Amino acid sequence: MYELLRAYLNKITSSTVSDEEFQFFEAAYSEKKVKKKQFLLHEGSICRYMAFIAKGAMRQYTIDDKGVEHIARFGIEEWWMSDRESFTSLTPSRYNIEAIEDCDLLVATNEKLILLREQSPLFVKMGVILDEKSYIASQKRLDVTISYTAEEKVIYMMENHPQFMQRFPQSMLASYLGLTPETLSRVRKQLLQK
Amino acid sequence: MYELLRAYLNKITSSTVSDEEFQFFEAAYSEKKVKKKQFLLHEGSICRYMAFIAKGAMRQYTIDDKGVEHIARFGIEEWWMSDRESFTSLTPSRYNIEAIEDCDLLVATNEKLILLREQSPLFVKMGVILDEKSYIASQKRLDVTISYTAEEKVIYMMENHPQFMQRFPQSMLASYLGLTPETLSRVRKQLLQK
DNA sequence: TCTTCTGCTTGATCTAAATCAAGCTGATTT
DNA sequence: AAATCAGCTTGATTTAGATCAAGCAGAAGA
Repeated sequence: MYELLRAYLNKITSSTVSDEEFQFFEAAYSEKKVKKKQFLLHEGSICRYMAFIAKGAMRQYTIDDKGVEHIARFGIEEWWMSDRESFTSLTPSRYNIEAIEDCDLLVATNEKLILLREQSPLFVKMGVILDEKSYIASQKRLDVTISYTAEEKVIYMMENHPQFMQRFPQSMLASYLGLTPETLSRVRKQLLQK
Repeated sequence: MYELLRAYLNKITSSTVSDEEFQFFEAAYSEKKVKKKQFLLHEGSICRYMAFIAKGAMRQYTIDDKGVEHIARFGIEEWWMSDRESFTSLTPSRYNIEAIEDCDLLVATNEKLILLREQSPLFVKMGVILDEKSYIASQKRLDVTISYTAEEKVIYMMENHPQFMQRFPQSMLASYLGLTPETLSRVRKQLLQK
């Protein structure tokens, strides 16, 4: 499991982590399994973990006043799941993080990461790269959400995240795109006929 | 002008920057004025500057295939303007950054910031805090965009960014919220009558 | 001062997507 | 094997907000 993290680290930082440096990662992260329909984080509690998905699929979502779920993000292999705000500032989270499939995770607490940040320059580098990536991704998603029609949204999803289309139920995909399940179903049908 | 940056730095990092350390900032940043309707960045060119707004107001936007403008963000005093992606990876930007009022900026190039990052731990700390803030803000904006009605969006804007409501034209505020100017106008009227 | 813009408002109409409502199919339970 | 259930599809209807179109007021320029 740690080998997956190691390969990921090398890939994302375009470097090769030494055995010595990677030992700090092994000390910081521990293995955790979360079964389907179980939660890594519940709304109202503090997010204790920054989790690397070695295997499985998860979603992060809020529930609004009207009881409607809004999916903030999906995660599959090689993605990170956490509520950064809650995790670093130790405030109660408004998110839920739920396993959609049985998951194998590598998790670290905030204290461990503070230490790791001092021990490993590569960890710091990875952090900067990930922050940037996620910022750019959320800008792009905003753009899609604001300016695309239902059909364009679905096409965007199929082209950019085909893995998601296969692994998450339609109702969740719809919520992620800001559509109703009915609309998503109709749009897909239309697209298949083309 | 540098004093504004200094005060901002102290505030955001909850620290007091020493004279010695702040000298590195003075070396990295230079003053730049951009007049109303002029551009700090044009679509297709590389974003050379990370700019701190000492005075004025700006907007960052894209133009889509249909010629419609989409506002990614607004900036006023104490905000940063840049296309992070273009700035760090030296790739052509898809954004325009335009002054809405005459602006006084403090700008730094990427090379200067790489140096500053080595010289000033406080600069690094600020970077981490800003990344986190902007990530959280864009998550929240996404949530608002996906799940709020036109009226709720306007209320959100009035409560959370009243400064924007006063300084930017309605047409731009509408674009920022993903509404048409007509709808924004109608919603405002309705809200005022309450 | 007059006139041309530019931005905002208001009204009428239209439409994309939501909502409401059934029915279908395959999985899970008993 | 029957029964319950969850997820998806399909159809009918409604609606929020877009689009189209006209008019108005203050700013900017001649």
